[in-house]
Amino acid sequence: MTEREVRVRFAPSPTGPLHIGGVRTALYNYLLARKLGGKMLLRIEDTDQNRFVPGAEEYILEALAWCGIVIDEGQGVGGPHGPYKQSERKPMYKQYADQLIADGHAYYAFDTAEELDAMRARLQAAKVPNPQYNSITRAQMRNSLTLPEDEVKALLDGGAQYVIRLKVPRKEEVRFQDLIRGWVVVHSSAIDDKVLMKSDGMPTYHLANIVDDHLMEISHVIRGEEWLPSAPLHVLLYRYLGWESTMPQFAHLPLLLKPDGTGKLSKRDGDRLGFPVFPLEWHGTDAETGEATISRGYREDGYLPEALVNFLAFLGWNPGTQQEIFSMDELIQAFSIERVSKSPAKFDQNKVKWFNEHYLRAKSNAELAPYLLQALHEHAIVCSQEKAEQIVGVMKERVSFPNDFWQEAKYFFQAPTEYDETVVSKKWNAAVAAALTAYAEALPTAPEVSAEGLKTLFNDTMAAQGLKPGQVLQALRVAVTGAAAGPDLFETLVILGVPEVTERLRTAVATLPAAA
RNA sequence: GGUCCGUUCGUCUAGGGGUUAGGACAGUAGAUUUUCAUUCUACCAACAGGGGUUCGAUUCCCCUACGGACUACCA
Repeated sequence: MTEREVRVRFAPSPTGPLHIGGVRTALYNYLLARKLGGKMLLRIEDTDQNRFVPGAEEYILEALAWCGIVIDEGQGVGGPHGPYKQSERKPMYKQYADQLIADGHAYYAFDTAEELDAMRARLQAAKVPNPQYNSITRAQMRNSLTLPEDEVKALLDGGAQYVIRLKVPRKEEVRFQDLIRGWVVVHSSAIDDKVLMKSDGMPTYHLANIVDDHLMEISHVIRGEEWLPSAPLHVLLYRYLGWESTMPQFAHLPLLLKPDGTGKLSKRDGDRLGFPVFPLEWHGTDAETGEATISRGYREDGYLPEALVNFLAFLGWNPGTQQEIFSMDELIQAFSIERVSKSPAKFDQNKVKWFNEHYLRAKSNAELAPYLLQALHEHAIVCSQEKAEQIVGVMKERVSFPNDFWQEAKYFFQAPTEYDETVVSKKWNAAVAAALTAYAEALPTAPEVSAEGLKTLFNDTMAAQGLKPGQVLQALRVAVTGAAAGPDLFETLVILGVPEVTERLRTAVATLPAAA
């Protein structure tokens, strides 16, 4: 085969918010496309009108963009193979189903839902291990294989409801080579006569997927392992449609599992375990109660996209070196489908958090300041860019998320209303209060102060009071911030400014019990 | 039930016929720090079980167990 352009696609269904596993699938597609100099397509698979959820498509676009996954061609971008939404491609599929019928690889089936249920019930009663519409049972059903030709024609002409099913051969080994798993072999007897065209005239996933991948000249299909069982069916479809020579290469990704126990990571696990399973926050409605629900998102929880991407990339893949921190560009350079593992991975909250802390600390103060400024804005507090940068500068080593800045740095903007009890009871006494008063009075009035200067002054003042700095430091922190812990105290004082510090010291001395 | 896929520290994983089975996260301990955090150092901890093949198997093969996916006119 000649060198083919690499074209991969991410093809989600707009049935709700994009799951974090879907994000990883999209990411691997993207990495492979970029690595091999190919194209990344986005196709919306909305052939099931019943499951369509408004806003889901926009969500998918926004989530991918937030992660830095760039779509070269497809929904929201356009391109030469449009439209990229299957509902808009509806008229294109019928001819392929007709072709399959003409070639004897598919047939019309007129069975009602009740008849299908009855068939399954009958087979179940007869202890048939796997009740399905297949090469054996189709002989008992109402379809164009069993009905006389003129009756079929009459039904069709009379507008009877029908579906088109694939005529899967009785005995045949279907095999294909999976890029991750090697040869996968399935006997055709295990595959049922899948519906290709539904009675509403829409194709099912299987037909639409194969037709679109072929028409869009997809070279690699990278998708979740849940598709592995139907891959042989897809191979059959390519073959019967006469497209086997350009059939894409398959790669089925291992699943993402719940952090605890086992099983596929699901929407509910996030709520249960307290971490997001969606990239962005999602406002939906409960399917049963109809109540409005909010699902947490990584973005809103304060995760940086580069941290999420780095973490996700390593869930099921690794470069074979000891390096763990990778930018998107580095991932592209290092990625290879051969190094994707076969076994499923459990989602590890600690590891994502660690990645987030890493990327947070790697950011400049100027990049981080907006997060604090945003929170301040919400609390109607005015603050200069410069001061915000100073604060995030001393704070970024001690927080996990940008959202923590406000909570941790509150006291820079609000004088403490209460003081840490443990420190007060242990470290606060009349002598300390007096020493702090002395320090407050000794504080320079000049606007230019340095942490070093304040520290020296503190040490000198304490010496004059006959106290060791260590005896008073904690009390000073509590008096000024109310908290028992925080960044370097004298840096904190500098940011606060002398007038504010003086004021807070006076308040503390007046408020706190001078006993003991 | 059937078909298919999988199984190395608690977690993500490297490795691979002969290794002290390596790293990271988490955990623990210590150092640093005025405090907490950071940082640094150390420690803890794994080849699911049973059969083969082999001089030798965690690595190759088979079986078992366990886990998972699929089994719709859903994707």
